[in-house]
Amino acid sequence: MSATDQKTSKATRMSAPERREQLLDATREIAAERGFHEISIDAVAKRAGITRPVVYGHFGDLEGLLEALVDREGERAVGQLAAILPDNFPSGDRVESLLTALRGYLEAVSAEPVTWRLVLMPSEGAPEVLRQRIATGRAAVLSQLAVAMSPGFGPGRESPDPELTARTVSEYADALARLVLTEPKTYPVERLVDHTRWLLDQAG
Amino acid sequence: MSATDQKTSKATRMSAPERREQLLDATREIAAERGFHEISIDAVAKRAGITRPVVYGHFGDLEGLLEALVDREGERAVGQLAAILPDNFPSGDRVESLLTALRGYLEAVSAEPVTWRLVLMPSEGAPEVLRQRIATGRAAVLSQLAVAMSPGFGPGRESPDPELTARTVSEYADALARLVLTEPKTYPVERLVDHTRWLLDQAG
DNA sequence: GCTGTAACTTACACAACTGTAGCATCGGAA
DNA sequence: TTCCGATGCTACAGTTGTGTAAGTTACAGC
Repeated sequence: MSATDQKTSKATRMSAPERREQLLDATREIAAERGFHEISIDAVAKRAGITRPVVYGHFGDLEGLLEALVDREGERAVGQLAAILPDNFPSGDRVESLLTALRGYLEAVSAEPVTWRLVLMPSEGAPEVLRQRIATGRAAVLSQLAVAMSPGFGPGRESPDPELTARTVSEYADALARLVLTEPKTYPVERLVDHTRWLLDQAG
Repeated sequence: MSATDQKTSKATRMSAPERREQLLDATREIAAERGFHEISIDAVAKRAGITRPVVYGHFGDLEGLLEALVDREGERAVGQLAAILPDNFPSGDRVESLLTALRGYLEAVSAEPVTWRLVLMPSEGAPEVLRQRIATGRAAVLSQLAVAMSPGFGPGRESPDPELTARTVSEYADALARLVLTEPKTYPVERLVDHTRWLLDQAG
């Protein structure tokens, strides 16, 4: 057992839903601390302080476990995004609307780093299920962004390639989000927002 | 043996340097096709059509193998970059200099996708050695970029946060490079360069 | 043609993880 | 109080990968 394994001292008996949540928490923690490729039925069971058959009972196999995790975390992430993004664009000052959306995004990431790490830094160890879900979510955001971006920098200054513009903007936001995840001290949200404001001012 | 394993029909005897190169090639192919986390002494040996002790003889263990791979590929990548980036900035038109550097980068990535995939999409399965090397290389590029970017968009329009600007530019270039890797048909180099030119024109 | 060395193989011991079968026990409801 | 179903455990068999020791084979140089 490695030093990072934590284990409740006594195997407390739980109801099925409780145990399920606890196991998903344990799985998420392992993914956050050591990466997806370190998730195993064995590691999850040890971390939760129970034995493997319990995990098999709840999720069938590793794929089932990962799928359940992706479901739960995906729902959380999408929920946060939905509360932030919709219809922030049309109202009032264009630049400030964009910045507000960006700030909302970065603050969501900052508030739930573990959840968002799964989305923003899934990498190769991740299950196929996660990749697909992320791809779907990203496509939705992109199509929305493409519409929002279509006015470009004003009349006569529309982007000649709106699709790529949307993609670029999305990548930019994700890059900032990754900075929030990896170096929050160096790059607090306000610093990133301020810099983006300057960037937009240069073009506006 | 999985369907993707290829194996030379007869175990041809090779000189040590030849075998070494062949094993590194096999390792690189596995990383490219299935990801770093799928690399194992066993898989490499099978792919090369020989037995495991041969691999152990050359590289000691998995870490040694990965280190050797990172050495070889890293050297290739750095070599390509060095031939492209240095002192492209000061000469002539600012925007065109930047675009030339970007085009060089994207074409290098396009020409050696497997090598660059290791650098641009290393993700979590990757060995610590790779991460460190990438971090070092990136820091070098960043410091160079920070200097090059310091004039910003001209007198009186310097970036208030040059470090973050450099970082942003670097992330932008890497994002485009990833597009070249993942969707080369949709995003040919010229399309990306053209869009960047438009972006810079908006600000310039 | 011999021979010695480098290249390669077979074979074994070991470790981590998967998945399942059967048994033990807790705790709420009759 | 008793019972029974849900909860959890022990134990076992199988798989895949690691790492090494000892033996075999090809072939370059004499």
